[in-house]
Amino acid sequence: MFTELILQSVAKHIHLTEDEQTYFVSLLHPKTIKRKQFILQYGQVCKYSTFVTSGCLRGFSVDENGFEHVLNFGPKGWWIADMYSLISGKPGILNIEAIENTEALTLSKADQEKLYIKIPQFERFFRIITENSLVAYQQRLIDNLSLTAEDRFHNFCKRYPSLINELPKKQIAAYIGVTPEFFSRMQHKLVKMDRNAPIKR
Amino acid sequence: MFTELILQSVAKHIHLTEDEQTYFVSLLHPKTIKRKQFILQYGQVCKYSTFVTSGCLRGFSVDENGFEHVLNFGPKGWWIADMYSLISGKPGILNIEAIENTEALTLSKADQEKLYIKIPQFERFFRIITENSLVAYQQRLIDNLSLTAEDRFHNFCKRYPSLINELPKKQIAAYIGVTPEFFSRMQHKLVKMDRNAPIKR
DNA sequence: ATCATTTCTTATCCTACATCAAGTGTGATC
DNA sequence: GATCACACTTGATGTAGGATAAGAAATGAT
Repeated sequence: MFTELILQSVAKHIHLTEDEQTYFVSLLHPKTIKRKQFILQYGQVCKYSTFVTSGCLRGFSVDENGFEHVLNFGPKGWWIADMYSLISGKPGILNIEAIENTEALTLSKADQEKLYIKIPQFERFFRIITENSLVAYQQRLIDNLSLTAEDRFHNFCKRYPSLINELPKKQIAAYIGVTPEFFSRMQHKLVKMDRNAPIKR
Repeated sequence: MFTELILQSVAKHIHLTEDEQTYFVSLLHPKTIKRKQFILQYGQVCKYSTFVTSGCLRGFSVDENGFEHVLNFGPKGWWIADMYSLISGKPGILNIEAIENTEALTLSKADQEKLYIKIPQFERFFRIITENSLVAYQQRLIDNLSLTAEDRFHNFCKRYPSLINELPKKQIAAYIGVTPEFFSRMQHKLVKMDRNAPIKR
């Protein structure tokens, strides 16, 4: 069943009755997103959170010079949204796009508020999710402030081992924070040093 | 009264009865922190959140080369903690130090859990606080990926106008993500360009 | 007041990364 | 199966910001 994964993920943090589960599921809307399709674009108001059940999304911003910077990937089992826009109700700056064909469940902001009222435990659930996410961003910020591109790449490999061979390299570069050109050179160097290089292809 | 500020801040997001307020306040412990004193150091487990009622704290990490990187400042009215350590219960990597003599209220993790049970609305309160914090880190990450040091400094000036003339410049540099030397050069340049330079002294 | 410590500045040289430019695959589309 | 669009590579050159060093100014301790 397509809600199995999300119920499992919820069950890790809070315990729901059958009825509560049914109510929760009733608020979710399945969504099919084709590769390269956007579910959110710069300037739009983000009206829902998205839980990925298969495939992968990416959230990124585009700077003044047209360069993309990847904020997060949303592989299977992850939530993704433009949090700034979602909580403020103002137009956001993020784009969210499918990297591959993706199946997801969406939960609108309005329904999320209803959920908080009807099943207050969800306040806890989303608090915990948000806390974990916060810690990840803090760590990434520290990494960006203190590590070289090479070390950041190693961290990326550790943190998202499943993504390394799925993702176009330029997306990894945009996550690490280097140009595709430099990323290419860096890999060349790593391959020379170590024949068990992380990326094949 | 020294709990006035924190109750105001709570009241912005949830509504408490008199009794609830009393219970909440009973869990808070006043703490006086002298300038340069640490309330948390690398390798320790963070056991409480700290709400600053006056003065200012800073959270920073120290990298392999001994350089400090400021993750956040905790001026009056802000919460600060090593979230990673606090939620995982594992030794953390952050240091938290008073930049000036500071008065604060602490809430232990154990008491925070009690609070969640006794007044579930606090799940909501901390969810919202955490969400806002998450958005700030996201934005800062984007800034670090897409802006020059100069632009990041401008953002810092906008976001923390009150801190600019309070803080040692090297701390601002460690927040922006540049060396004190480069920060100094940058300012020199800005002063030349604009006689209304943000920092005096 | 004086000495010590730390912060801030300035100058010179250096490097990790960007930019620009010109390629080579490789898969989609007609 | 030719063309187009992209992802990726490689090389030459440029630059934002780092490293090192050394002095000036501010702060703090005695």
